[in-house]
Amino acid sequence: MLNLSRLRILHELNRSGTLAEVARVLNYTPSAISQQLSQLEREAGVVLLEKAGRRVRLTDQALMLVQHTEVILTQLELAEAELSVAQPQIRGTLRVASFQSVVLSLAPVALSVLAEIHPRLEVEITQREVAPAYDGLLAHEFDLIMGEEHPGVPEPVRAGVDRSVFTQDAMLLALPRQGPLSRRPSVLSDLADLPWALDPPNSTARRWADITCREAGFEPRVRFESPDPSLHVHLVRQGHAVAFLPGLMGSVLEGLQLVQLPGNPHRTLFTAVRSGRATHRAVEAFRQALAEVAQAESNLAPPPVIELK
Amino acid sequence: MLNLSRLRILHELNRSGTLAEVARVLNYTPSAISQQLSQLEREAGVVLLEKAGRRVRLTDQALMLVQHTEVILTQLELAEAELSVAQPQIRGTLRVASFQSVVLSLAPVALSVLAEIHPRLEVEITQREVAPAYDGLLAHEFDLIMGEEHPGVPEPVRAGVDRSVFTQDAMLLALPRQGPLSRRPSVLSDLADLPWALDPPNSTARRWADITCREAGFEPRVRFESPDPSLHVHLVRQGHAVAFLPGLMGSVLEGLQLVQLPGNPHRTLFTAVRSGRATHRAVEAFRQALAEVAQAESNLAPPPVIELK
DNA sequence: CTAAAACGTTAGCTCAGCTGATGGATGGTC
DNA sequence: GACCATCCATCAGCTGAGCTAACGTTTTAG
Repeated sequence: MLNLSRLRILHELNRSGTLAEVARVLNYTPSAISQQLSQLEREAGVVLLEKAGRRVRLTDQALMLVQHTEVILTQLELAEAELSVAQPQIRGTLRVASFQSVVLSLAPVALSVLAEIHPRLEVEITQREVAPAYDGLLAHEFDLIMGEEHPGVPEPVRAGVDRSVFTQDAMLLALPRQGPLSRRPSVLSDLADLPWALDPPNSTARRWADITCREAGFEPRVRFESPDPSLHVHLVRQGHAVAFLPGLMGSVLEGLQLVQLPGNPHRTLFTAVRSGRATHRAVEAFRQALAEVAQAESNLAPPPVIELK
Repeated sequence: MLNLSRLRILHELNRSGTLAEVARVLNYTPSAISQQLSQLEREAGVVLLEKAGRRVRLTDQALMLVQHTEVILTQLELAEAELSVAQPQIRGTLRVASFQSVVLSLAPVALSVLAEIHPRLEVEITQREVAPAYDGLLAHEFDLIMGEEHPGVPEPVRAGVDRSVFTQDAMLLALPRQGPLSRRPSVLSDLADLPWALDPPNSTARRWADITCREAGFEPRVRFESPDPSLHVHLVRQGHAVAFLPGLMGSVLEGLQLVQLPGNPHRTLFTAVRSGRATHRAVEAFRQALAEVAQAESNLAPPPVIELK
């Protein structure tokens, strides 16, 4: 009978591409991975790996095994989810990946709420941007990840993943209160000549920002590029740039001039789990806590004074 | 993540009923089984077993896990079957259970044929009657089992099992050539007063024998009761009884008076595997060899001289 | 009431599978 | 085209998961 933990290694190799990467993700040394795969190959009786330069390529038979392994792992997670329903209290460890703005705002509050209701549930938060978080989710590195989607920039939905939106978060324009960048714009193009703090290219946030400016009739002049929204906040506050910032950052935005964008665009915040886990009580509890906290937070947020046309 | 080998133990416990029996089937000591189940219970976080007298009872959660395990084990066997198609030659070990008459006749010939074509395939034959063979099949003790079905006594088809008929085998009446039991009957009831060698009650062969005699208008007088057809042959040859014997026994029947029964009834011989294994090349090869040997054998068999009405 | 059978626990051993070191092959960089 | 980082394979050696054996307790059959 084939050994499941070896099959899991093969499964992960199919995603990662190199033994070294598999070892990193599964917390082993490359040597252990290599030995386990050799053993699997011996047991299977067919060639599973072929050298391809300094990497390895999975053969058709190996890919077939990966398919079957996928089914088996999902079935195991279904069993675990069903078990969790029968457990007297929610317990265990939930490994979560989140991008920065949520780690800064909602995540810690949600954790406090959860700790109150479910003292036996441990939550571990790792900061990771959306794309690598997805990889980690499929590699079983995380149990749940956070994602964001901006208007006009849809995230592709991946197979075997259960997505659930927990809030809509207003995207605002932030300007300094003082200094040469301080203005009261009436349309967005009033800011066409100002320096911006924006996310790095290829991020969904940046693509949305580019589209938004382009629709207003200008290309933003990028002075600062960083995926870190708290850095953006700092730069705006110091009068070095203007920026798009999510309303969810809440009190961190105090002291900034906040402006509502035309059409009041929102980013969509969602959580994602492997589909087998969707009914796991720990997952359900975390999702609910997050939704509650997001609701409370958006009720608190002071509305921006200025509205753009 | 739940451990598959522990789940397999739980799965087998659901069939066997006692830890001791599981240990016997899986070739462990009861202590090992007990320890593994405790460990599984700890990992699952719910109660899986309850004491019920000196046995144990599976809880609802345990039964749920057994269901999931069933799916996983089938998926693994599907993977193995698919692998076997890619293997350059058929290899490995096929564990087979068969009832006596086939072990005496077809099985050894089929083994020789197989050994010729597939030198790397090892076949292990265990003698076991149909009902316990089915148990062993589901317990993964065997990969393939033989079964028989007599006219009017259908075997219930079990779930998750793939059945395939490999031959129809004529049921004959056997009498001694000499002695007081030697006769030339024209109808079956001519033998109503003779002593019989029959299978034990509750066996499908015996039920068929009872029905057959009853239709001929008499209850057989049972002098010898044994599941062993070669014993029946011996008893007939020595003039101690008459018996129903399968034509497949071939040359072993020489020296007996063989009589064709009215309507020329046949028993159906079939093989059965767990459904995931049905397309495994070793299974296919064995089934084909068996069908070929059965074909050859039935061509060889001398037809009985006398026919009953 | 005794014997047999079943489950549980503990102590101790064994081997599967891990780490770490070494070496050869490959591909990007200057 | 030389250099160096990176990747995979192999080997020696160690460690802990999981096994056996022995013993105790509970339950059922006769």
